[in-house]
Amino acid sequence: MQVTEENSGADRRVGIIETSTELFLKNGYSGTSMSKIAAACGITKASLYHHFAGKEELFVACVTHGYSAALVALEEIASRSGPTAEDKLRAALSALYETIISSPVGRMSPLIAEVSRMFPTVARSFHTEYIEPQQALLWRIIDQGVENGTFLKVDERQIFHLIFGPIVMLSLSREMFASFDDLDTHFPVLQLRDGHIDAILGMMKAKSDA
Amino acid sequence: MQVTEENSGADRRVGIIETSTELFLKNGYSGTSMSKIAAACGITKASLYHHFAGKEELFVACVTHGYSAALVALEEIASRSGPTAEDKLRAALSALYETIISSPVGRMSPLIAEVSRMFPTVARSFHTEYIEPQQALLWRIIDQGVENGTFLKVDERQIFHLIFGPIVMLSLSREMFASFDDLDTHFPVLQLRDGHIDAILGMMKAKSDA
DNA sequence: GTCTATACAGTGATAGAC
DNA sequence: GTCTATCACTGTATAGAC
Repeated sequence: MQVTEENSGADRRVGIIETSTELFLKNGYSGTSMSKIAAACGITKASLYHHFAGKEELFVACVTHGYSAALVALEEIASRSGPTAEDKLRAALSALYETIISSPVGRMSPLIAEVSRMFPTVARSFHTEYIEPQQALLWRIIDQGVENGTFLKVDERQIFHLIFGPIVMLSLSREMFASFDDLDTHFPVLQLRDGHIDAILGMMKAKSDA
Repeated sequence: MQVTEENSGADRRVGIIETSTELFLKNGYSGTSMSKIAAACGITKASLYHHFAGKEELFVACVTHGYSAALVALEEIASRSGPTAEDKLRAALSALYETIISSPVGRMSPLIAEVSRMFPTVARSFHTEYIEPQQALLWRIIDQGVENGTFLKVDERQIFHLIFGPIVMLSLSREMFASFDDLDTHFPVLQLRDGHIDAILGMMKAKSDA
């Protein structure tokens, strides 16, 4: 980050969080040492430990830092009063792709998986503070459509399985095969996204034929 | 593994691979040191390095070791001549769930993601030696159904996005939230699997309504 | 709040005797 | 093939001066 302006207190914390988020994304959790983080921030390790009690706490701060933006975006969509339930669901799914593929939180998902195995605390907080609220917001939109008669009645866990699965895998794939030079050929975001959204909506509106 | 019988040469290698696979699954890649592996195998580090040139090579051996069983299972299904394309696809998808959720290879997917970021070589070999053959086999089944007239014509990448997404995410979720005591409530394999398979087949057989 | 200096456990990996 | 012993290094984390 490099200290170029007068930034003190909380600003410094945010700076550290953003810098270390980049490093975590680039080199993984274990691949990112406190020394490297300190160096990238232009301070020493000791100073870094003054701001964060340890590596685990710093990582949690990085993840948490990204929650809010993603959740408020979804919240905003869920609260719109103009559009139909279908349009809102489409917008919500697009937002999920945007979040998981492009934002730091989303791109960190493979990392969060890695760290969650080591620290169950991280797993629990990630689930209750991010996944559950996110699914609750999405469910509000779906449920509204169901009561509307727009959507078929569906099982909650089942539909989330089908919605989040492809999104998460795409994010995971793009991270793990980031070294491929034909990455976008193998994993074209927009194309896969649009097909997925159409499939989901096709399913939710389909007349039962079984 | 502990040496209880006369096992020499290649047997010893396999023993090490199986032991270290367990450790990798339990503690992650960075969380598993060569010392711990050696100790668990009842040998010293130096002996371990006699069998494997390094940690990375050992890990690749673990992953590769699991390929074959999974691929031959799928190969067997694709080559059946009796059942309809639909039944074969159902069997193949069930097998994929079985592989990814229960077998070491599948359960290692979060790990493979972690290691692939660090070693592009691993990413490349995993893709060409496992993912591509697997998708080719699955495509053979689908394509047969399409020529049959059983299935609609679908885009290859698109359908793989919808098929593998939920499976991979389920595997990832179950690993990262393994510490939850209500794991099976949140992520019930059989139920999610059956719903997913029905959804895929419903989609592939659906009359176009768009 | 930041620094210098350091403690100290653990890492992957190797040399050379048996 | 396995051992003992050791390498050079990095990891997280802390003490205490400024």
